[in-house]
Amino acid sequence: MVDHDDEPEGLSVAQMAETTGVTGYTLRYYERAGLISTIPRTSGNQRRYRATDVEWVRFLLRLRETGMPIAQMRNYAVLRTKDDDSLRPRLDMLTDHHEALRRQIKTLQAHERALRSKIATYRQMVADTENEETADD
Amino acid sequence: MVDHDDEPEGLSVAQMAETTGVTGYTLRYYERAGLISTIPRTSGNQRRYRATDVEWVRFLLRLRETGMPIAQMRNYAVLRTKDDDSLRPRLDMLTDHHEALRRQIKTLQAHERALRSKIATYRQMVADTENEETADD
DNA sequence: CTAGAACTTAGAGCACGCTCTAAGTCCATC
DNA sequence: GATGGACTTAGAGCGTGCTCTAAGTTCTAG
Repeated sequence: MVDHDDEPEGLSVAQMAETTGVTGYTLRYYERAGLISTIPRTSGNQRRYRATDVEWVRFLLRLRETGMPIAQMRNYAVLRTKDDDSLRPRLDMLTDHHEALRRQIKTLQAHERALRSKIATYRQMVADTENEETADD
Repeated sequence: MVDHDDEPEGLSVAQMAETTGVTGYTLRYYERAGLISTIPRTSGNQRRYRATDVEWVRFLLRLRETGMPIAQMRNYAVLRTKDDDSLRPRLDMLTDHHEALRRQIKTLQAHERALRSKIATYRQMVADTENEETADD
């Protein structure tokens, strides 16, 4: 019986990978790259990810999926470690990224319309071709 | 006066780069990669891009900007060279890509909402912090 | 107490999409 | 007809973001 043993609780790398959908390689790479910091370790030096770490990685993945490069994510991550008076610059970064994301979506929507119209043209061409072929019967 | 000289008309690489917004390096790379084929050449072996080539490159850029990898663009480009009976597979590729694009936009829109809400939270936190500081006066 | 699966690190390797270099040719202008 | 800028090719190099390897340590189950 132990009053409290000092082993941190949380997810192992493999469990964290499973939970977040990235590989263990990537999780360790993100840590080396400065995107993730100070994951608690067991007495045997193994990582134990907490709930807050899961949330942070999920946020990183959101940034990644919206096209933010690693270097910029690191800037944000570094600000986060300086806590409170970095709120403003963090907000500014988020706002900038949000604006970029809105533009990105607008561009994709324009591409989607163009593609849709091209597909309509193609469908017509395919239909015409098939009609010609059947017309010979 | 010449009845017709056989020099093809059109844009040089530099002019094509200017027109499409990619570098000359990239245009030649796309040709090597099989995305662009049979650009007419002058008697001195220099490329002359026609209006249809401009259109094709613009379409390639649309595919690129919507996340299609080079290998897949090449597949499409190869089909195009086989002309008419490749209409169906080309239509299928376009349809698949269109569906992928729609999903991509949906995902980004979800990220946009999440980011917008996070920003709102941040704005509140920044406002609160600034109030505290001013409250001491 | 031991076998083997999972973990650790630093660093090498890889896939992608360009981007540039080198060495030589072409073309417009004086 | 010479000079300089744009062109040609094949192939090397680069930035990004992982992905894997090697060699060693830790954890878990029997």
